Amino acid sequence: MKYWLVKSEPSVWSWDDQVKAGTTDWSGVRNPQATINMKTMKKGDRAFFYHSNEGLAVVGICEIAKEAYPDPSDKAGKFVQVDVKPLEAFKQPVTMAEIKATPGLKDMVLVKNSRLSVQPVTAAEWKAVCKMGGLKS
DNA sequence: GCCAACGTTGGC
DNA sequence: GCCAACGTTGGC
Repeated sequence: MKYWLVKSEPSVWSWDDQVKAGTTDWSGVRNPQATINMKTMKKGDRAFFYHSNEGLAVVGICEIAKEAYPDPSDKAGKFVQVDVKPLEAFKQPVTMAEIKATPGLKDMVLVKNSRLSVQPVTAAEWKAVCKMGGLKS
């Protein structure tokens, strides 16, 4: 199983929205590298749900419910989307500041390339962040 | 609100 | 196909 991190601005689409909506498509990604990452995702992979701009924290865990397929909002047909299903909310959000202050998490893509909206997360990073968020993993 | 980092666009 | 200019993202 692989681990990922997806980003959303809570003013546009928040974790609460995701929980209320249940399984939804993760559409609108228009970045080549993020697209490659989504194409690599397998059903059953896990992804952190991160709030950018406001909150600046990992707030919950999603499961990839459906592997990459064409994003209907992309007329050119170049970009893809996956389906995500909310699994579990963190007991406490893990903020960017905490991640930066934690040895071993400083190399997370979130820190290194904060603009990438769909990122890989290593197993070690996954475990550490889950623990900080109050979840077993 | 500012600005650094990154992507994209378009003239050549 | 290069690269300067511009636009966007997102942390601070």
